[in-house]
Amino acid sequence: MNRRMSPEARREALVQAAIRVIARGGVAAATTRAVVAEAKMPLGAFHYVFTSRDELLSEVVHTITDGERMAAELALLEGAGLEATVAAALASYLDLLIADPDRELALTELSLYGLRHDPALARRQHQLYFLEMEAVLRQVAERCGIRWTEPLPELARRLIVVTEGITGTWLADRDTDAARGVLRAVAAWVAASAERVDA
Amino acid sequence: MNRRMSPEARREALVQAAIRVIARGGVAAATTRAVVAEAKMPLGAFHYVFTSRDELLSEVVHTITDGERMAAELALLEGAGLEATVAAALASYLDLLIADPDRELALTELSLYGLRHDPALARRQHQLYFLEMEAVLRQVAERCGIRWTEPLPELARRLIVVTEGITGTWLADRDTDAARGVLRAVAAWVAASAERVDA
DNA sequence: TCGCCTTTTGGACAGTTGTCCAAAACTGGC
DNA sequence: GCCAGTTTTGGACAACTGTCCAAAAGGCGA
Repeated sequence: MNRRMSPEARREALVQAAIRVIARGGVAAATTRAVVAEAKMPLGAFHYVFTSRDELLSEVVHTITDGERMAAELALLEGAGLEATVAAALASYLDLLIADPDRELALTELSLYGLRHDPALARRQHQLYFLEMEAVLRQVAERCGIRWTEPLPELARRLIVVTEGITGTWLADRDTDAARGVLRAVAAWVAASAERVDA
Repeated sequence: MNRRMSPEARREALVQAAIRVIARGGVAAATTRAVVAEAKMPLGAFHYVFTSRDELLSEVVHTITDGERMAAELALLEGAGLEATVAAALASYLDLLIADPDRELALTELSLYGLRHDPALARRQHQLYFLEMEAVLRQVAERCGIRWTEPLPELARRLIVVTEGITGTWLADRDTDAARGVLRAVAAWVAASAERVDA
């Protein structure tokens, strides 16, 4: 449409439009026509910018699994105890999930799409979550003055597993109270794998 | 095809064919033509037996979430301790997952499909998992001579959450050792919510 | 064997999809 | 204002989809 829009800006606009379309109606709904309509671009703009629909979807997958998701979604409280800090971080993730379920549903669908389309890439992107979670755990330890008594990768994996599980379960039954209950129990569980470190 | 096949048998055959097709290529691949080809039936047989593709997919969703999945996948060992019993049950589920990942991937996809197509039904079907898990936990308690010290629904939910999480994580990274590690830790966690009951 | 009724079939149809590309719109230099 | 070169567009195309239905095949009593 707008002639002054740079090619990169157009790619980005289409990717964002695709994410909105997918959130609304699933990956299947993200047809070339639906996406350009959402982005208010002419049909021709699609293959002017992307060589194929698959390329767009790959870029979408890449965009939403980009580096800082986990860290952004797990907000850390200032100056609370260990268990409260972990619980608050998980709660902040749950709040995000509740605030925009369609987005997280789209994310899950896209993750499955990636798993089918390019398993190697999906695996690589998935590794990022573990690294991010480890970083968060390191931050938590520092802030709360504790040391983890179990290998960080194992703790991180447990939290990733639980996060994925809570997401899937809540998306299915929308039982927020129950989700918060699980979340509190998990926080206590994780907090048990730490010991105070003397300053 | 075979004239002697009863209508119900034909429905069932198409449903099973659809599950295989979906496991192989996702829900999108389950076109009417692909399904009848997999079932070695003529195209016309499809709408002779189902009124629409959606009806088939609904039946598929209903079939795979049918009543005894959880119980069947969580095998209980005879005569082991509590933690070992829980660990073994989770391990038996993991073994099934590893043995047929495509099937479980298809199941996840179908669950998402159901969530979009008919959220109310999906929620109802999801409830079954909790009930089944509670039943399994009751069985475990009886066999191991213990009493759960936390509400059964909460324990069941934690296990469902973890099961879903382990499934999603393993499907993404195929790290079996790590999955077993999580599983052991979860078994210990759950086992901590029990007390011996004197006979 | 014939005729009649039910079951079964695959060709046809309208709609949608991803993709291409000839033409239109636009740009900047003269 | 005009032209050569570039960017942008939306109509066209072939492939595929779900669905329908007229015709073919099959069964069965006579």
